[in-house]
Amino acid sequence: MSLRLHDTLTRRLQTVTPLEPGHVRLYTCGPTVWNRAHIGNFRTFLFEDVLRRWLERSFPRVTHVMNLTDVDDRLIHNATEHHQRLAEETAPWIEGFFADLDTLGIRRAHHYPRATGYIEEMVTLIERLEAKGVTYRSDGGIYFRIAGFPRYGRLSGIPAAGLVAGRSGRVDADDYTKEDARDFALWKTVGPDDIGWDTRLGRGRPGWHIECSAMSMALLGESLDIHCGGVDNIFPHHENEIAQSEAATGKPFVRIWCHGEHLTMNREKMAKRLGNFRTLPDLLAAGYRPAAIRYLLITGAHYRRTLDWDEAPLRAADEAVGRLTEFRDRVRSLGAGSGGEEIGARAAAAADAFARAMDDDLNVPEAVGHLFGAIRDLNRLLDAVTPSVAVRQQLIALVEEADAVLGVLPLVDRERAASALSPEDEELLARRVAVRAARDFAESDRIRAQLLERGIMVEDTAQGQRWKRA
RNA sequence: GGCGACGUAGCCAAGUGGUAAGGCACGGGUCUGCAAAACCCUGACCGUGGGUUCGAUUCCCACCGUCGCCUCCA
Repeated sequence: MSLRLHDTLTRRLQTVTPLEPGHVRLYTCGPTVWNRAHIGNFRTFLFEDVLRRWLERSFPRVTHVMNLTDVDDRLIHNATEHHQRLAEETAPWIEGFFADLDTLGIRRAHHYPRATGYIEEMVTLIERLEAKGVTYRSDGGIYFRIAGFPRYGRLSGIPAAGLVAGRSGRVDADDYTKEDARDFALWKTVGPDDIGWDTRLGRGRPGWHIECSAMSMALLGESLDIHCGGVDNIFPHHENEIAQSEAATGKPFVRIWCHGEHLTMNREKMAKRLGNFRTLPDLLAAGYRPAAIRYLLITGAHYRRTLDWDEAPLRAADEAVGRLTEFRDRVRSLGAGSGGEEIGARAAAAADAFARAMDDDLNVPEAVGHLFGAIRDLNRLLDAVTPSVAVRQQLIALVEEADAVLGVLPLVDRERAASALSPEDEELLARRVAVRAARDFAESDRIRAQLLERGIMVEDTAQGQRWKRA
């Protein structure tokens, strides 16, 4: 089996074969730290987390880089407004971003380069481009000349003729002087009192696109294996990255481009400007569980399909996580029996099907379909047979392999660990055990209702009473 | 206007040229003192109209509907 991913550039599935055998170099576009990221942003970061996890299962080594854009117009505006330095303006948002990553169980990238830490690399890259003659200077700064890069537009498929400036209504009125509407800024000149850097290019600050080229080259080399982002980055961001990177190096910049579709709300793209967004702290305050949020964002739809954020699917996700958790717990608590080879075979088949779906362009919805189909069968089989320890190990392996990608069980366990019982709860649970021993079911039910009001759900099993958070 | 995507049961959602995975919800059962968990049973002919084909939900065309990108938004 081998992993195939949909490549935006060629519009077909490409087998992942790292440039350096056994070592995948992955670059994913990170957030602009001017605000709290919303869950639409995290849908993309979660898709990338799933990709990262599956790559690590498939290859000996993965190096993952995610940039933090800590300089842009909004940030400069806000910092100026707040009379702060840029670093002071971005610090709380960076902190919030990492907190949210942890809440969602997103594995840390190996490097989180910040644009402001790579000014020298950007300057050097711009100088290389100037030497190649694909730039020009105007009063506003230094621009990349699209006309100097014939392959421009291949990634987005937007024909040059179709690029009508202002069609989207998003061109700034005070845009800098450019020869062609499609040209983009590499370096923007700023005044002596504005936030900026004094460099060989003069006082100024970098354009947006150049940071990703400079930082990915610095950390991953001039050609890298996989570059990801949201679909809204295809044009112009990634198109421009290709142009400036390849114009400078003469080498292919990226082998496979992967883009995650949007999360929508009320069927429209979740966006700060539209006001239809949710942040993780909002959702946690409303009582939603990180595991359910992660599960929905990952499995709710294939990563190249839009997913609409809604309450009902979120509740469904929470239930599905519960089902998976119940199964995991059941398997763990299985005693040592004998035989049950068909159980082991069923589990192995499911693990196999799961892996095949993942290899097929990360088809997570299909993969979990195989997982849950197996869980039903296995629950039934386990009602009749307590299998051998070896078979139990296969069941555990199925859950672990699936959750190595889904990553929800650690979130469930974290929540459990954090929600220790209060002394009052302990007391009620103990009393319930006692009255049940005396077969006083009326009192037992009364205590159960009381506990439920306190958010604790008790259930009686053959092994005795157990509880969980409602 | 240009480029592109999507429209599958109440909701979410995979998928295939030969009569549709999975999750949630609903209803009926088994088990249980009751409940929970688990299991069993029950539901769609895949937006509309054409075409290609022995056969299409899956390929092609048109239409309707929804959405995304078209300069700094994941």
